[in-house]
Amino acid sequence: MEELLRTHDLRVTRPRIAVLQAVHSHPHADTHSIIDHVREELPEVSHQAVYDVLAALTRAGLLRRIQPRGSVARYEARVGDNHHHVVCRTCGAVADVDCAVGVSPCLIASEDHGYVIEEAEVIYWGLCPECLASNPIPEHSRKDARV
Amino acid sequence: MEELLRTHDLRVTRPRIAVLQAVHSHPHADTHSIIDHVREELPEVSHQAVYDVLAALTRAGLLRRIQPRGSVARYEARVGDNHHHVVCRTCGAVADVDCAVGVSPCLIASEDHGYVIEEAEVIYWGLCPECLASNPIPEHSRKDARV
DNA sequence: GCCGGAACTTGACTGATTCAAGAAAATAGG
DNA sequence: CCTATTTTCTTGAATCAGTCAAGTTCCGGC
Repeated sequence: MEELLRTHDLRVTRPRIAVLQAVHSHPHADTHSIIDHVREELPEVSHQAVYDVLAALTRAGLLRRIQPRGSVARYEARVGDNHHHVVCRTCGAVADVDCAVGVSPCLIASEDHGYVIEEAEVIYWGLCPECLASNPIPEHSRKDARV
Repeated sequence: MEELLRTHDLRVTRPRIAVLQAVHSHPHADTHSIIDHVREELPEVSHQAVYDVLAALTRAGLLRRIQPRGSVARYEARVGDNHHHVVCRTCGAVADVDCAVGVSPCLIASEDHGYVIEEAEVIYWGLCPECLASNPIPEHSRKDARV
């Protein structure tokens, strides 16, 4: 982790190392969980420090911030491969989905309205295997799912 | 608008009509703008009423809620055609992009982890023509854009 | 080892959204 | 048309992720 920070011209501090480790070992964790995990290692870190670190590491390209609608911010350490996500409508679980194309933007917009498009972000919405098993949702009630 | 509400088994009220009109004439408006527009017509509506109405109409499928990361909730009246959005990284402007395929999910995830996928939501990130013209951003500073 | 600036701590604050209780108004039935 | 029933709206407070600001600590170059 230290190496990783140095190669990106970032100062090496305990909070940064702990945050990096937390995100690496808990992909898609939200900020609160990250704070909790970091505190297992470093009980005294302030939430503000974690917010700052997450912002700095995201800016440096070491982390990626994702935020499906209805969810708080989540972070992952898998960056640069332009992958996407599946999100469970019921429990909010997130899983990675590889991008078939690989390079950004991986999709071509049919009509770009003059926008210069750099990236296509894809979120698949559905049900995770657990929720499907525990609660076979009838067709008609799907719209009631939290959005 | 009244007709639209009745056919969806929704009670017809002034706030609902006003909200529907506001969203129809201002696609992609955020909740605050919608409240303002509604109050031009109905000066006394409470913000809570607008929140309730937006939620009810969204649940009924008359409106669609979108929320690109870093943005507050926005609503649009164009529903059911599975279209997507381009968002400007600089000013947050949103424009519609037709879906080339048309039916949900319009993309097939390469590996679904056992998820049942109902919908693919695509957000294209880039620069709108206005921001591009007023601020030709050099390649290296792109990452600093608000995310 | 010392200095300067980046990073962290503390504590207050913001702003979108939600909750809760009661008042008002919309449909169904008479 | 009139009342009952239920939904919707008003009012006002609360929540909670995230941000701001001032001061202290610590990293890394000299």
